[in-house]
Amino acid sequence: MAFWLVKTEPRVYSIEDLAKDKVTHWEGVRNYQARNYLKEMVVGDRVLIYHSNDEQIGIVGVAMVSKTAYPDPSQFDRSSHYYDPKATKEEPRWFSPEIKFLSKFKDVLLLSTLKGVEVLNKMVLLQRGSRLSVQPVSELEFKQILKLSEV
DNA sequence: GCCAACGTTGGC
DNA sequence: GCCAACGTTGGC
Repeated sequence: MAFWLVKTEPRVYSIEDLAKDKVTHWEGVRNYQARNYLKEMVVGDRVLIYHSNDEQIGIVGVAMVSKTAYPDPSQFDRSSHYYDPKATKEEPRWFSPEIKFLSKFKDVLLLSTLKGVEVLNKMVLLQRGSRLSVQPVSELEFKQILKLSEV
């Protein structure tokens, strides 16, 4: 089983939305490196949900990959904000998996808290200038994050 | 293939 | 709102 972290702006789509929807198609990622990680996701992988651009920035809960990546339909949708004129049905550019809500942390595990945890200082999230919206997380990091969320 | 200009992300 | 750090685009 692999572990990941995905960023979302809660004003666009929050952990509360995911809890309500139970399952969602993780669409709209338009960065090649992030897309490649999305394609690597396997059913059962755990996914940390991260809220960016908000009053409380940090990790907010856990989801699970429930379906491997397939072409992101929004790339073909002219009315979508995520429409990509260069993508075709024959050669889609963007892929996304389906993820399922597992749990929401009692409190947001703040970015500022994560920064102070020695074990986590190799996290992609904490690397200088990292804007990657889909990132791999090590098992050790994942376990440490769950532990920190149980306070 | 280079690189300047431009657009986006995201913390502060 | 600012701005650093990227990523992408497109002319050459």
